[in-house]
Amino acid sequence: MQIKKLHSWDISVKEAVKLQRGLSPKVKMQGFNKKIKTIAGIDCAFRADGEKIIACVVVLAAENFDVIETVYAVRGVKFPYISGFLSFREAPACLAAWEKLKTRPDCVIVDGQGIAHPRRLGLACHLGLFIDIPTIGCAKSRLIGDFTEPGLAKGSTSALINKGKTIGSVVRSRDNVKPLFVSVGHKCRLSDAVRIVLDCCVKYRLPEPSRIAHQTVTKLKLKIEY
DNA sequence: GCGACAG
DNA sequence: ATCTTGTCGC
Repeated sequence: MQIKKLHSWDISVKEAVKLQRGLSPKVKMQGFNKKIKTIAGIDCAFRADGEKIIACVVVLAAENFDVIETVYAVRGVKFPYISGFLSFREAPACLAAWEKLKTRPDCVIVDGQGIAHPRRLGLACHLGLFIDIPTIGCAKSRLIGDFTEPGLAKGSTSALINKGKTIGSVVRSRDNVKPLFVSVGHKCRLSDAVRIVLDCCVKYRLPEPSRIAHQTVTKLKLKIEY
């Protein structure tokens, strides 16, 4: 798939902050028109020495979660892990894999935050702006925001609040499991994001696209010639 | 200064 | 993210 090259990834942390502030206003919030037929998942893994990162994109049929397409890309790690700057570490590899994709999914579930970020530009938002397709941030833990523990039954939710605003939703994806932190990425609205994530959580805590992507990238990490 | 901190 | 077996609980 085609991607928009909004800027270089070879930058400093200080420049990254400026980019996040400049890109944040470009994130759009909107609902879906037609029914979702295909959903993609993206995840990354690192080589044991931490020098290489491998990103994988899987496209699933929303109806039965069958895998329609799988692509991946390997890149050298050129940015350290710093809370709040995850996209500058993982996005380059994710986009490289995305460019190999032939199928254009209706939306993408990203392993990380969307607007539930200090400068409202988490990995899901950043990737969304580049691929220009609806993205959903679905993180396994919290970055920022206050919330009350949601009910223990699947489907229970509670608002994730920051500076008086709802920036996401804390979602119980299965009975008695740690909740997921869902937030809007790009070209999506929170209510739709939560519904889509819950619809994809059929048997496990993580939604199928994310789970399959993680499972696939973990296997690739072992069987690849670096 | 102290504590928090996606993957 | 990554290093890692068995084990407790629904």
